[in-house]
Amino acid sequence: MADVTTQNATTAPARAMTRIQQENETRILRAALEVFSEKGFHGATLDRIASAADMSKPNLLYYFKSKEDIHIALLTDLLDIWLAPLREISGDGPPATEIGSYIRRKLESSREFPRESRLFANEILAGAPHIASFLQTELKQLVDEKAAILQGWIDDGQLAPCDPRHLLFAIWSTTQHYADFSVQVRHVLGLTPGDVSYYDEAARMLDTLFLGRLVTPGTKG
Amino acid sequence: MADVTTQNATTAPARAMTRIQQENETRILRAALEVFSEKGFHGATLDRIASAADMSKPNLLYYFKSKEDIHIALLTDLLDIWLAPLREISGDGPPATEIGSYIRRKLESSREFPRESRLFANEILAGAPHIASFLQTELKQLVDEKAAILQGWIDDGQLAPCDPRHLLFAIWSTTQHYADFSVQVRHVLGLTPGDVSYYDEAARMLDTLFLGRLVTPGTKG
DNA sequence: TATCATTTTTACCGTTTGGTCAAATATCTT
DNA sequence: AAGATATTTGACCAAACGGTAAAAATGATA
Repeated sequence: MADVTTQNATTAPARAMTRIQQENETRILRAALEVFSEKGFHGATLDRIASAADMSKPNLLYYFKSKEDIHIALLTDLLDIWLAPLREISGDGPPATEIGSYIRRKLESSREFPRESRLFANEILAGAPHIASFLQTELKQLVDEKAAILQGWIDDGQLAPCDPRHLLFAIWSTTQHYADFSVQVRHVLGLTPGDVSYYDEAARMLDTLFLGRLVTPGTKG
Repeated sequence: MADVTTQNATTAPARAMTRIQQENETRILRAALEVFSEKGFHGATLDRIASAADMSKPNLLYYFKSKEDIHIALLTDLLDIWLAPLREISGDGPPATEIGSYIRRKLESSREFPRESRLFANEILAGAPHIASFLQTELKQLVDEKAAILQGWIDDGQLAPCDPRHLLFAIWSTTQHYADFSVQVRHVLGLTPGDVSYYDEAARMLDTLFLGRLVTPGTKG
């Protein structure tokens, strides 16, 4: 199985891209993102992607030598988007500030890049065939690094005792849910297909959940 | 697009199932669940399903007249599993108890039925083509009903002000994440493929998050 | 055991799919 | 304008796919 990390491993001469080349590659990637994120890898066909890119199939294959190549190119771009909010976490501010802004960045990422989020979800659901090594190395390393910061806050008594990595999981899942399960969210809320107005309420909910206190104490039993 | 709710709409005479029929249908459904949940609808092939069921493809099609029929049968079974934990929520106990046990049921459901959870996730990601009407009617109705209970607690001051439906989203996403994104969870935690030992720590995390207080107050600023 | 219904298999079909190839066209450079 | 290079296209292909038909084999029943 081809891996994302093996990309550009060649030491090709690599002429500079022409204008047409650049334009068409972006057109293809944009079209492919649309189709892949909606249909999944196997549900997407080159004909659909080509048609979405307003291009013939052989012409599409002139720029990317295979369907998998397009998919890998998309995943590669995606990983930066996915990691960016996490990278910004620092131990400088107080936990409430740092965690709160991380959640806001992650939620904003869901709103701005729902297709990328669904592409990622599809890849993980499929067993992460292309990004397994990324998850094991780059992501794991970054998570361990940021988890250490959170652990510091726990040791300080600024954060409740917990496995900080699971706290990150909780942030990932709740924020990505609004992109990946947007169809369900909309149906349950009774909204129309394109409507993304739920993001404001989502932000409030996550603020309460992660930074406030959900259940009022003293009312138990 | 065939819908889950249109199943069994026929008024067929419907002879009683033979022993072989029952056995083979369960074998097929079990095999199909394995393949569909891992590969998605389009990634799954009848040959794979048949081979996983240790059966020839035409024989498989003797029991289910199409690939989509198998898929719909699985989704139908799935919806009960998915709804069961939610149905049990009642306004009898205190919020901490009710919410806590709902989370435990949901998390247990992820541990016990990860394939079903991934099948559901795949369906939603694909735009919920088969269960759209279920989401809009049955699920929406149940959510509204349970949200009213939560709203009661908010009005009582037992629960922080929030849209209760988004609280449910948060519970769904965090608990299902451990089934749907298990590959990522394992890679990040450095666990081996089959390992599900992370569920204990997950339960603790979700308890702290939903029932406790994550960020210690008074340390802000 | 003879009969009938159920189950299974073999051989096959039409379509879709990812991908190729060579020829045609457009673009860039001098 | 001419030649070289880059781009685009139509025709095509082999494999994989979902599904069918009919005969063969098995099971139940009397």
